[in-house]
Amino acid sequence: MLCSVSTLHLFSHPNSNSPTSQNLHNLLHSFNTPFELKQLHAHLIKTNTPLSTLPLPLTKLALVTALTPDFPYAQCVFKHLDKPEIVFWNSCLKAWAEGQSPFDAILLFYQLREFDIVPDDFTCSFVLKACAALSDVLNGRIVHGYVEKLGFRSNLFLQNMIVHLYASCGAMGDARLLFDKMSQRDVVTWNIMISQSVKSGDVEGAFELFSLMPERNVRSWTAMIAGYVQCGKPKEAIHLFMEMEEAGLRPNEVTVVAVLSACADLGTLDLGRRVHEYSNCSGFRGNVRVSNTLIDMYVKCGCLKDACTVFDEMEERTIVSWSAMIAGHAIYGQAEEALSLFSKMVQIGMKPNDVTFIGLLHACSHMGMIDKGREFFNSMTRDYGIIPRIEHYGCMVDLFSRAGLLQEAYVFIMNMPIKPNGVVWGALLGGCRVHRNIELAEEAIQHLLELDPLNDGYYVVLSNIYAEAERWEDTAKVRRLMRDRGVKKTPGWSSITVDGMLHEFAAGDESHPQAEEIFQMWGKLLQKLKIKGYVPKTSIVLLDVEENEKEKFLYRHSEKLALAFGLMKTPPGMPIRIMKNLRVCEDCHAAMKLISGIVNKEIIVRDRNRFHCFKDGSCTCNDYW
DNA sequence: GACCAATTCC
Repeated sequence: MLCSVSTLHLFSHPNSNSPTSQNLHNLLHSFNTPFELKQLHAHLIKTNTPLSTLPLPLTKLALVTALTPDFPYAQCVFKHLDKPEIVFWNSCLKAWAEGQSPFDAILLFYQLREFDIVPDDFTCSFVLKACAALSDVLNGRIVHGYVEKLGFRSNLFLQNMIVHLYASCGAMGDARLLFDKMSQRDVVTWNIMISQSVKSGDVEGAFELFSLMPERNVRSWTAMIAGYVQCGKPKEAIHLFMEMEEAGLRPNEVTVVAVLSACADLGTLDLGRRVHEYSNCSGFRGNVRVSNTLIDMYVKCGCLKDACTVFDEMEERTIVSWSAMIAGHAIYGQAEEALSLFSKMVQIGMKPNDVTFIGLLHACSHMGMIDKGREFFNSMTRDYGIIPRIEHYGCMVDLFSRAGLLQEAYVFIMNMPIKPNGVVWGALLGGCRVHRNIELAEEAIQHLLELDPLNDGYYVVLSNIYAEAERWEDTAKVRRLMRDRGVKKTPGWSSITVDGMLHEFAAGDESHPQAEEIFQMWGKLLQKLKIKGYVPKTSIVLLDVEENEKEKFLYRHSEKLALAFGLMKTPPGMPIRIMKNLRVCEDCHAAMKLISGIVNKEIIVRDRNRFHCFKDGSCTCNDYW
């Protein structure tokens, strides 16, 4: 403040009777408080300089003035300027609504009303923006009332903002009501309704709107495509993307991000690559979000190398880029790379966030690095002030359980400051299966059945545990429990893309047009496998049937069918990429290791948890999964 | 003198 006061003397400095515009500019930038503004004002009055000739940025003037506890004084200043007073208040509202203090914008709005300053349509738009930023539906309703009272009902901009405000605050009913009675709507109105319907979980409703709207722009398509991705329907998203291309619209960066996410979910590398090329041709190469999504897409499509290339070529990286790359290495079991990437990141001063640590903990648990995992878990709060989320606890329990530290895992759960969820108990249950601890498994399942009684996965693991112990009565009990509760086993499926076509296989699937050849192919493989010492792991078949019956069940597993088909269709030297919706089965894992050596081919399997890259008879997971 | 809708890592 002292600095500003002293710079005031510049005005009356003997050598500068009229200040140059440059130092006047500098001077004005140093005004930050109402007190300083009053000083300036006083000076201008004294020197008879009209306020309106000041090159002061409007927003700045408005901000400084509005901070005055002496509201009428500010008003009086604005009245001496050559523009309507409301313009200055609007600049102020805009700055606050879009900045860090939207609540002050709302307060100022009420103050204007108190001083009988009549808001115009712009005033309303900025206050609505402030309400939206705060998800403040209560004040939003009041402002909506003013919009009506002030006669702005035919202002489409404002109406759209109000629809958006209600919808984004979760008041979808109000949004819909307003939407229905609007006398005119434009494409923005429809787009708002589409994206907000998706957010409220109603994709069908969104698609209905999308179908009904009279004209669509790129944003309409993008909203719908992103909507499908968000609600776990990546196939529909890709389908719609194709239609969009056919309709002759050019996808923008956001469309590209949405489609790439769909490709990541489905593992459709072909389309992912094509969109990558399109993205480069369209000048999106420098777009950080696009690159981040590309990293994720390549990681989830089994091309860690391509993900690394994208990452390396990025000119600007955000924490999302680093986290995506760390998580990428983690699911391939490359813990060393994940950790060294983290060190580099910290070295250049990038601050990790909660997601970064989920990736790191994942890396540790996939490779059994218990001490490192503990270290990261402690460091995250101690060094970075990040409060662990349930996901972090889940990773820790997974880390301990997989490594066989079941007791430690149990104690860890008991000491958690937040209520353990299904993932946490599920991780313990998984460890109990690997390390054959029936007692603790039963404890875990008690909690799981309470938390998530309809999740079939837990029942299956428990019955696996009983089956491996040959406790058939208990296995039957679990299956009875499932039946009584109406829990259906999620059918396992595997998919593989050949010549751009996605082929899906369920267990024992005979519906494929080439089913017969596929089974023949498997028969041939089986012979070679047995020579190599393959013994079918029949204990994982949950049925109390004859051994040879069990084998038949094993041989019909979807990942084996997909693999046989892949071997028929993939040219030499080209890796086979298989996606599975559940975890890869133990028997299939053992078989694939051997097959990779027999056929001298790389087999990359994405399961629910991670990647397995089979090559020369072994898997990158080192059988630690 | 200015207002409306969307995107990435878990």
